[in-house]
Amino acid sequence: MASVGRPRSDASHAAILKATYELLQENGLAHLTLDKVASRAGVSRSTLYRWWPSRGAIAMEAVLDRIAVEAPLDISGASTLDTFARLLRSVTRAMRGATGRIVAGILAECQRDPETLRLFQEGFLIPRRAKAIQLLQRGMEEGALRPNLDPNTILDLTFGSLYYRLILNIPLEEAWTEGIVDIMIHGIAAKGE
Amino acid sequence: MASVGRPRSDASHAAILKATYELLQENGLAHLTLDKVASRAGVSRSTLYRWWPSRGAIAMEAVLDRIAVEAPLDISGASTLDTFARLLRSVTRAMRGATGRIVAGILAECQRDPETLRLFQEGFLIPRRAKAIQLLQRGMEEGALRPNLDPNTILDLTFGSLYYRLILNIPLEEAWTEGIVDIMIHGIAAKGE
Amino acid sequence: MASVGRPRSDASHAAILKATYELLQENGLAHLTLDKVASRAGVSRSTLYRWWPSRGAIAMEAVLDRIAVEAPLDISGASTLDTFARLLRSVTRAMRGATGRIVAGILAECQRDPETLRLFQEGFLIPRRAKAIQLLQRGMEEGALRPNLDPNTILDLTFGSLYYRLILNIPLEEAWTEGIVDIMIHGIAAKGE
Amino acid sequence: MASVGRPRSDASHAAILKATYELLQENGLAHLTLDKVASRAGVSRSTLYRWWPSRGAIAMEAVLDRIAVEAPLDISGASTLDTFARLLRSVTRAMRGATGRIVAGILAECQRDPETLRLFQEGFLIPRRAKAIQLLQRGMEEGALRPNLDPNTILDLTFGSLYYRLILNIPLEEAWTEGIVDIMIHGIAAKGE
DNA sequence: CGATAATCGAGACGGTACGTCTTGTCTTAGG
DNA sequence: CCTAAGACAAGACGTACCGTCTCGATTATCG
Repeated sequence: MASVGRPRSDASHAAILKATYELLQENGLAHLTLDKVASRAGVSRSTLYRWWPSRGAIAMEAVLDRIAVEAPLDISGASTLDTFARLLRSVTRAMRGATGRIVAGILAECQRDPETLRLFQEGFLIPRRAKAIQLLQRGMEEGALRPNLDPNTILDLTFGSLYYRLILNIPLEEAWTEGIVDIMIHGIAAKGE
Repeated sequence: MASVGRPRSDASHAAILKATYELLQENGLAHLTLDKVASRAGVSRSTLYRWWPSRGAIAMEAVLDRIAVEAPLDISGASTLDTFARLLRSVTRAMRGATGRIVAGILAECQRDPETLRLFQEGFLIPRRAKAIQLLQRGMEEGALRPNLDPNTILDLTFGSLYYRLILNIPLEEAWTEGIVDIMIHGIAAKGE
Repeated sequence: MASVGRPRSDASHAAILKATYELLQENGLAHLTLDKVASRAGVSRSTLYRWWPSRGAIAMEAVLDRIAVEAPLDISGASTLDTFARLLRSVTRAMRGATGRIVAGILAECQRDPETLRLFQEGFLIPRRAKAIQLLQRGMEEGALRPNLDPNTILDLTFGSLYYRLILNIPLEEAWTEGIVDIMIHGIAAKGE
Repeated sequence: MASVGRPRSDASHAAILKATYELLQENGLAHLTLDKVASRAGVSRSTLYRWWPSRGAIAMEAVLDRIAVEAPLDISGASTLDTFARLLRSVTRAMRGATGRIVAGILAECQRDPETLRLFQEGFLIPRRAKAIQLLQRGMEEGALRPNLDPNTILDLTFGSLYYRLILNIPLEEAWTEGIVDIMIHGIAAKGE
């Protein structure tokens, strides 16, 4: 695999992602323009269009790895239910503040651009859900969860409620999180527990 | 308070709402432009701006009452849990198809325009949630539901998961709805039930 | 003829033509951009595109009436040949300096945009040639010119040579003009004269 | 003086000139882009920029020798006036069709790029005019032409009118050529002839 | 009945962002 | 040293909407 031609500028690439992330924090994805990204990054607009097909795509790249770090999905732990509760609390905590607003912006962008939706699904939701599903599956096998539950449904409920509040700009208070945990645990735990 | 001057044209008003609703069905709110609304309604753009402050506002007026009719919240019924399940099934059913896409578009618009968010909250979410909360409260008083639950949290979970799938453009299949109902019932029902 | 809608802004219109003319004098049509016209005129770019289909069109409007004033075609006079010579001298004189460079720029633009060519023909060349043809026709009827000459050919020769030097950026010296006049008079005058 | 390094590729050079000429015939110089030349010639753009300073320069090299062949200036002949007339007819004939359009494009390009103007003057106009001037000078010495005429003025008239029609995209009809010849002969021939 | 006043349509206006195109320069790897 | 490949900054293009504005015409109430 011979690499021909002038190589991609790492400096420009990094500057673009940095500028994008800053602008996302300041104004949200809805008010992000490629013009502003380019000028803040000190980069020409054509460089943006060369590497990303859309506003959503560039925002995604600027954001996804940071979110993955800020809101890690740790599924290790003895008790499935405890682990799930811990996971839920940690994600909720991470989504307070700027990160949550950015994610809400991405969800909105998904409505106007199917490509952004695809990128968000493949680059964020699916891999993260896969890990959580693994945890829930284990819980069902161990008997901690009621059998015959669809893990996807469980995740729709928990993360759906989270995103719901993000989109409606309702704070994710501590107490609320505990309420979610409580109901979900009751909803999915095996009878005996 | 005598009203002087030419009165507002009902014909124009109706034509605008009709055109808006059609365009929403065709392209979604994300691609709705006031230009197109005006030209389809046979109305000047200034008339739009005279009566509505934003694209979101006009879409809301064109849509809310229709949705309220299509997805009625009937909280009458003997059993709180059964009524809640029925309610959830009926709303989910209503959100399949064009209506769901329109609602998803409104949620997206809420991200870029706080005014639209306010209108959606006040004109749609709050009154409907009030009815549902009434039902849940009744259930708690009657002992059908576990006490000390926050009805808002229950609604966040159920409707959050619904909107989550709407936004991600995932079909609201019958089986999925039953899964939601099942988990929620387990999650909120009193122990003995 | 009812005029509906907001009327065109005379101030903007005038500012555009003024800015265009200035920029033409400074840089020539080849380096005229609508961006610069708009910003110098304090006008939005959309206003330009609303009224003119191309760079050539706007330049034409900014320039034609001025040129018509600077290089008037006066065909009144007793002797056809004297009048023709006077006319040639006056046009040549007018084409020295900025005006000539502008006309040369228009001729160049005609190569890349047929619409500009059409506008230049209809708005400048044809009406002016019509007047000159009238003079020449009169001369032929009076016997001052050889009969059976095509006036168009005469004009191609005289003005062609003028534009030729404009395009090649060769100064239109006084002596050169007299040479043209001399040859043309010999070329078209009736034998007896 | 040893030449070190990889020698210039003749194949690339030829391919560039060929591609340029084809593109000139197809779209004219006004719409020629170095991108298209490079891609059609199977050559990198940097190769173009290494060897030619501008679009005009490359077009000139691709075109001039072909035109010189197509429109030869044959000044041999007994009668100066007959030779001049023949020369005029042959050049006019050569300028019909694609070649004429290409020349018109070059003239336009001269407006935006002084370097192209210089190249066209030195590589085309001056040498060709030199030959024609030689003919005319001979004619004056032999008494066939009126003395004290500036040969340059004669050429400005004849070729000016030709280029004028090229630029304005007016066909060079046979009859028109004869009209030019007729007037010019009358304009420059010595009295007795 | 006529004055007043708000509405309506039409459409121009200054802006802003878009996505594309071309230019001339540059930076690699390889011949 | 040349070449192909292709990234880069710059900047103009023409289009689409936005929200505001200026009109003439219409349609009501009020003096």
